[in-house]
Amino acid sequence: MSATNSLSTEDLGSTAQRDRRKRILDATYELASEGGFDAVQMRAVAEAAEVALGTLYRYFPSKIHLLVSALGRQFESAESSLVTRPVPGDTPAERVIWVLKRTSRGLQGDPHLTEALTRAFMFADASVANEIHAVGMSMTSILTHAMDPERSTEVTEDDVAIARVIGDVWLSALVAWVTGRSTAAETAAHMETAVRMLLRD
Amino acid sequence: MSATNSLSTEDLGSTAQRDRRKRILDATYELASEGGFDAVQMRAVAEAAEVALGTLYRYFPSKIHLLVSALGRQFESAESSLVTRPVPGDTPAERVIWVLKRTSRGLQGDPHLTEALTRAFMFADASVANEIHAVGMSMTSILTHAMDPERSTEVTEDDVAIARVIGDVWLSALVAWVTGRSTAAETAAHMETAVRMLLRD
DNA sequence: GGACCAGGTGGAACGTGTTCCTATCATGCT
DNA sequence: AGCATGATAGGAACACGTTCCACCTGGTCC
Repeated sequence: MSATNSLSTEDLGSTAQRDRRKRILDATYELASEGGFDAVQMRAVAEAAEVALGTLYRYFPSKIHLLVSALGRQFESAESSLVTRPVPGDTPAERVIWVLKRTSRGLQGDPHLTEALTRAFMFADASVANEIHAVGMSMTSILTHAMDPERSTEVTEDDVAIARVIGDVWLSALVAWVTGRSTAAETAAHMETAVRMLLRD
Repeated sequence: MSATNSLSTEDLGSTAQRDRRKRILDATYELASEGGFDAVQMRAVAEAAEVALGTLYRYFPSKIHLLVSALGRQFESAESSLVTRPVPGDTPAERVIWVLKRTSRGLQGDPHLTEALTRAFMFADASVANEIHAVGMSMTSILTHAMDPERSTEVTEDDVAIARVIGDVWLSALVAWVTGRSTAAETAAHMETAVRMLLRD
């Protein structure tokens, strides 16, 4: 295990360690939610999680790893709540739009958190590839599920390609929204247009 | 003019000032090209451009403004060279793909520079909206021109929407490539797929 | 020529991410 | 129990973006 990776839950032997990891991610979440990216200061996280700064860095080798890991945890819970439930809508396009809107509404409800996590995601480099990949898989899985909730057929390459493009648009829109370059409404409209272009019924 | 904006060429009265601005952007370019985002250190830029640190900050209020402005200059020159020349390809999709490939090849030829500029673009917040908007316009203009070089008809809303989606995919691909999460070939293939889905002949 | 002043210089200082070091603590082995 | 070993605490130190300040310069107006 190289030093450029975050410690995952499986790597952690003792209960105390798993607990520390959780405390750290909770503190990150809390701080991000209150004040966004800038408020997630490593010293503050360490203090709030009641661990030493060195320990924090032992668990997460950088602020970016920390935030992306927190993002990953978010996505996993979003994924499980979206994939297990029926998605309303008669066509793939409508279902995907529904999922995106629902997700966006969730994100817009906590702008600081969203800003922090999106920034981290965009700033991540190759050393965060594992964490990023996990997020990408969640995203694709959420979208392909929305496209065909019954999964009557196998997921095709085309489905994945479409999901990826939608994911790209979604990310760009998120970045534009987070950085104050477009409003929530513009973002929503743009995504809807994109989805309809990609998923003509 | 608020302090949160970069000084543009028009704001600069004297030749000496325009010259300083140019020296700064040249130095930025040079450093970015050699060592990427991290190598563009404000002290280093100031020294290379032979201006004081305070002066640098007077011209560009932050490292991000500086890099995004440098990116803007790049895009303008790309735009003028791509828009004035005939674009090969028989269909919109082929022409767009040609333009994207050409541009990508240019970017891949200078990975550090690309990394620096992409990072900056992704990290920019609302205070950089002007600079970002300029880049977005260049991008859209390049793509709509490739879609219909003769411009027999007006640019429609649909054209712009498609161009924006392609721009989004392009940006995401660029981020993935720059951060080492995908190879140049994967990036190219993904963009080609996206363009063909969006611009079915 | 002299006074004025916007813009420039040089550099100190501050905040925050990151690294590093030493002492302390917990846990398993003999 | 005594000990070895790895993890944690606590905190100093460093790097770089950013801010600030005291002073200087080169035009402009009288």
